[in-house]
Amino acid sequence: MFLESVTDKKYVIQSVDTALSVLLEVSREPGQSLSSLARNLGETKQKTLRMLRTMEQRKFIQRAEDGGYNLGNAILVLGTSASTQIDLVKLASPVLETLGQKMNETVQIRIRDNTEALCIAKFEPSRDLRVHAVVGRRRPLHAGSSKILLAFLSDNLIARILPDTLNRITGNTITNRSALMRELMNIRKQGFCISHGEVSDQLVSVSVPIFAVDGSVLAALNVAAPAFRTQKSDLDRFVSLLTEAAKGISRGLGWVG
Amino acid sequence: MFLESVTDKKYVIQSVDTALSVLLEVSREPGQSLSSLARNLGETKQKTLRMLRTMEQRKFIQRAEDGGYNLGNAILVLGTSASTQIDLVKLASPVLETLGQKMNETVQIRIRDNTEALCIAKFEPSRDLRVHAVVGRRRPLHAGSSKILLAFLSDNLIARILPDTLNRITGNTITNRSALMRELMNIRKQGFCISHGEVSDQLVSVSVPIFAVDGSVLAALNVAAPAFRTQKSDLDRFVSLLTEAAKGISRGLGWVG
DNA sequence: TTGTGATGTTACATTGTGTGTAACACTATT
DNA sequence: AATAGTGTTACACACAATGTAACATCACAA
Repeated sequence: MFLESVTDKKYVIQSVDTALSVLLEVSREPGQSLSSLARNLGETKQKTLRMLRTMEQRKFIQRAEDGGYNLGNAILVLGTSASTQIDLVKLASPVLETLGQKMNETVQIRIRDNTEALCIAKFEPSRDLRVHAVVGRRRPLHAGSSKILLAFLSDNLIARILPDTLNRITGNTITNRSALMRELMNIRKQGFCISHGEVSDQLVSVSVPIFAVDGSVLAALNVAAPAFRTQKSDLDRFVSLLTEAAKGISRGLGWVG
Repeated sequence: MFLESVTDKKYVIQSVDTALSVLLEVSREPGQSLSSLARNLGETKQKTLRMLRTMEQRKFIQRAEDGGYNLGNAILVLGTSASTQIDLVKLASPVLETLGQKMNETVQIRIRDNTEALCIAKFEPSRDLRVHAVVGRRRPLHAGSSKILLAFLSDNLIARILPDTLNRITGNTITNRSALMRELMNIRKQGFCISHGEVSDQLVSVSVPIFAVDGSVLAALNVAAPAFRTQKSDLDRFVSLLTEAAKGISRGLGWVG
């Protein structure tokens, strides 16, 4: 009801909905007490308790020795099951691995989740100094390599997605709306996006689009690395490696380039 | 109410409970239609639909192009979150990896979930012919390397856990109750379990216990390999490698050997 | 000591939400 | 045409989920 589809609100069943909220809150900050959870959720303790009990019995939640609530084994199982069900992750996982080892830097796949970029898969190299990535982390769309997720959308949609003011994250973040639109056009033209310290000062990042069957951009494949050890030649290499890999994934999803 | 704790039934909230069932059913067999899900769950279509809609809106469920229901991105996020929250998995993941690479065979961690063994983490080597492992898969406790999960329990508890008849899976499965009890005592004495084709004809498997703070067996660490390429000397090596690794994990969990 | 303010837990009446029954529109069979 | 599948919607009733309230602990401080 905001952007795109979103199924009918009237079909939402409240208790289930709050149960999901509890699950997400436990995920966000594990080990919380009942009271803490209830407070953070704005729910009563009693309601929260019953949710937790229900899910504890099904192993979706498990308690630590200190009584704190954590996610349970069932979630573990669901999680691995999900990664084999979601076509994108299933297809991309092996690619991500070989790609990451070739570049020896952190690689991520991000999708656009409404007005934010969401990391759904990652690879981190084994070297000591590396960019840290977290599956589930959200980032604004207007900064860094996430811009690639905007670049191929209609101006109309972009306008609705972008917040009124573009938050400055580092000195290099683009906060001017028309400057951003110009940059997006540039990205669309060249087919990739290179960001120099737009999100974190010392990092550079390269991203390329992954296409769906219909030619729309489904996700972004990107590499992030410390600036000091990344030369122009590395960036060029990253661009071509990423582009190749992304094409492979896109084709696997039915895209015909 | 059956074995061990299990929190009070009266605190279970029905709609949430069935929602969780839906989630598990989707996980078990992805891509199902509404009708199919409802049928398998023994619920009405209408009820099932509302559950799905609620969870779809929160991205716990997502639909494929053909309308089939799959697990959604939120589950992906929860899943990776869970694996960093559950101490055992968190501790074991890196160990599993190095261990697996050393042995170049499939390694798993299993816990006892009521009357079954449940795989909660795995490593598969990159060689072509390898044992396939699935996180979330359940196996009977009386066959193969899962026996290690029984070996350290009280006779009393074992008796309650074991089914009335021990199913034969292969020709080597122990189906005689007293023979099994003797074997368990043997395992407890030597501290590891070697299984020759008790679950799959051509496979051998070695398992060792992971101990909790209180000295009880929390989980099993095991390796499975094709029999034809596994010599006696390999088995010996596996035993010592696994034992070392398991000790490391156990210590990490507060156990003092 | 006693008090205050946290916890987690239980009980119970009320209401509103989740539920089942029923009916609808489609499509693909026969 | 007719049947048997889909997925979806509408609605009234019953009961499940909820909020209010009370209780048992515990910790810290007065």
